[in-house]
Amino acid sequence: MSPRRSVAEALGTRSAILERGVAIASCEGLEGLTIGRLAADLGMSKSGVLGHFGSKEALQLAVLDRAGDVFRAEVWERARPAAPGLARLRAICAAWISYLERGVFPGGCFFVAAAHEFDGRPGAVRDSVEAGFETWRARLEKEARRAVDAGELPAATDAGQLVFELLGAAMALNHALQLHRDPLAVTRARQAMESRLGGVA
Amino acid sequence: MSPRRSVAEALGTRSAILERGVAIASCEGLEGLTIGRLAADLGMSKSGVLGHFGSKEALQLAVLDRAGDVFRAEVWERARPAAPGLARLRAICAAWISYLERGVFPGGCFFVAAAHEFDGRPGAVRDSVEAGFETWRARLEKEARRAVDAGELPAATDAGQLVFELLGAAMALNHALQLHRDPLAVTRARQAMESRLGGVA
DNA sequence: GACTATAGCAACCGAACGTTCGGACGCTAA
DNA sequence: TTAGCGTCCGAACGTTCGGTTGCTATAGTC
Repeated sequence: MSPRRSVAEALGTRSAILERGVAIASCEGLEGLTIGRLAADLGMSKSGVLGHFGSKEALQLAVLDRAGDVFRAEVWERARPAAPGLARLRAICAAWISYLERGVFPGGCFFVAAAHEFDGRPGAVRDSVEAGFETWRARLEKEARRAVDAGELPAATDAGQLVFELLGAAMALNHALQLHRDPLAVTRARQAMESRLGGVA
Repeated sequence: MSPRRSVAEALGTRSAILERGVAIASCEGLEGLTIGRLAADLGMSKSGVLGHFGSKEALQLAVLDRAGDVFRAEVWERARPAAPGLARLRAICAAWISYLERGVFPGGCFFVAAAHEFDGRPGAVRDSVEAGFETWRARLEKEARRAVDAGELPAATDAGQLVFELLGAAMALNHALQLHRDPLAVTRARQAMESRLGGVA
């Protein structure tokens, strides 16, 4: 009944919390995401927010999950219509760059930030971040191997090495956009990826 | 006189604070670097620590400065004896990889971590991190241009693009070492850099 | 209409945070 | 001897943190 419920009624309270949580955490980090801030932003009490998750760590994991959904939809799902192999690999890179360029997460790539924040702190959050990255890496490598097997990339191509370099380009792009606000880096990243995916002459 | 002064007497208290501060911040982040924690580690009082800097932000800037000294000594100074141009660029890359591989900072590259922590928060710390990165980038680019001018790299080489890709490789290495503890990444990074610096055939 | 489960709020807890303050100590110069 | 200075301590400040407790209001079920 109360008018402040509009967001909750449309999305569900839990979903609204996660949505806002992702936005905050992408700027302030998963540790900088505080329950009080979240509650204030949503016009709720702290216990009202925490009641949906039980603990801050559970909230962080849920936010991480939600961010994973966003990344998957923005990068992976956009590229899925492309044919497996090189075409899809190219589509992934294009969607990846676009995802960073558009600033889908206001604070840059959520997972790179989370990785740097938690790589030195053992725990469930760290494990989840690492697993997410490994899944993404494996997905890319599988697609790269398909391209090699199909003869779309030189037979001597090391798929793991290729993915390593693509990840490097993406991270350098994220860094340049977030720290230096340098839009030129988009071209640089595109060129770096394209020269790796040039395919057979 | 008092026995607990041994560290302070050898290095100076301020220097001891910064040394410990760099170690803590490299793992916990510059915001996670707490005055209380620092004081406890050094067997000092919080006010005794803070008295040397005045505020937490000033402490963070001093720690950042100190970390810059370390990076400069570990990477730049090690490569300086090499001849300007391609030789020095190669020496820089080797020292850079070694710096990451040896874990000079226990939490990985201090500046990459600081960049991700502060890129969304305006302030003196962010400005300092950005300036540090820009100095490093410019230094690399200057060396790359020298190599091109000397004919050690193809004349068509885009120095800015080259540096972008070197930075990407270093960031991917840092990420792989810290999040995945994957020592294989050292070879990957070396290969990525080397294939960029192969020089003229 | 009574019963139960859920969602949310207000108030509160102990701990840790950055910061401030008055003062104690050891040194050096007058 | 005295004055002053830099260094550091201990105590306290107000704030914010994650989390707990007891309550109310609503919705759904019998």
